[in-house]
Amino acid sequence: MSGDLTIGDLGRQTGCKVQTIRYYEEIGLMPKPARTSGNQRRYNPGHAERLAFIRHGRELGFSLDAIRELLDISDVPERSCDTVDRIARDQLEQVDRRIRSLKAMKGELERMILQCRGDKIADCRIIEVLSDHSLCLVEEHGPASS
Amino acid sequence: MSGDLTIGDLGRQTGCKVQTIRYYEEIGLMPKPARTSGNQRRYNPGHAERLAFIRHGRELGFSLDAIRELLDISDVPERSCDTVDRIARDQLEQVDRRIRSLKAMKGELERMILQCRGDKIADCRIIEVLSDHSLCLVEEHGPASS
DNA sequence: GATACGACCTACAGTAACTCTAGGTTCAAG
DNA sequence: CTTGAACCTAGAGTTACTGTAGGTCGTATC
Repeated sequence: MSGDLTIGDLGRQTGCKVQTIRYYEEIGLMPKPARTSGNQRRYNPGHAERLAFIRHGRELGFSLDAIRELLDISDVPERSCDTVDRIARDQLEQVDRRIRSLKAMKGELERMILQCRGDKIADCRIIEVLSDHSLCLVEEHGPASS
Repeated sequence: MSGDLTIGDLGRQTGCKVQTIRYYEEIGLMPKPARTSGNQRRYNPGHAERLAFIRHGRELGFSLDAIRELLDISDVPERSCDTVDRIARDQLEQVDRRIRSLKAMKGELERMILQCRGDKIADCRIIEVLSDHSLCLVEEHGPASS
């Protein structure tokens, strides 16, 4: 076929490393593609779409397990949308939490850089800020938080 | 001494799992503490401070390597503050990038949830949104991005 | 002093999600 | 037909932990 892609082509198209594609195949996230007589993988646009889905999901912070769930659902499209909704909501909650944490981090880092104006560590409060929790704006310091 | 802490005490104080403390010792991030005659670890407030520093750094998104660098610097306080400043600036940049990505993610997830109002996948655009990059707001889809 | 029992000990395997290496084969251009 | 990039497999390495198994210690209670 004219539309056949090598694994390298697929990688370039999706911004995914070749080894990662083989890894996804190994763990059953990508289907086994056709092979040439010389045993090289040949992909079609369907594979590219699926891989784009996976990479996109990863960039959105979904775990491979969540992505697998989503792919399973989309392979059986007659099922309820509830699962998808639940996964998206779970993810949204996590994303929100991460944003809040990162904003606090950002504030601290900016404060550190501002305070790090002296030439010696003795004048620099970055270490102090990092060890002293009371000076810190980051919440969620409880035990066993992710 | 009266101020001695067991590894469990230290863990509770810093919100860090006991195994994680032992792991930090193993990789040389935490110094080997004193032991009782029965071979149990006993920590002092200095250890608690150092561990707080490490945990706090981790929560701020620093890698263990970056934290190790910071600790090394703070162990030799007469050195220039430039290194600390550089690390903090690097980190700030990364944090900023993560925040931007996460905000885009959040927007997409919210859009997904809104659009996921039908009962069947056929009516739900979440899969479509996830596979189609052009519908997406997340930037940084280039190859080899972290 | 004996006995529980939770907290501690070591050593090692397992986790996620890749990433890299070695050593060999294939494909396509010149 | 040769060359060299891209492909192949198998397996080890990475980060930052987390969990398990099998045994020991410390202390509160009887």
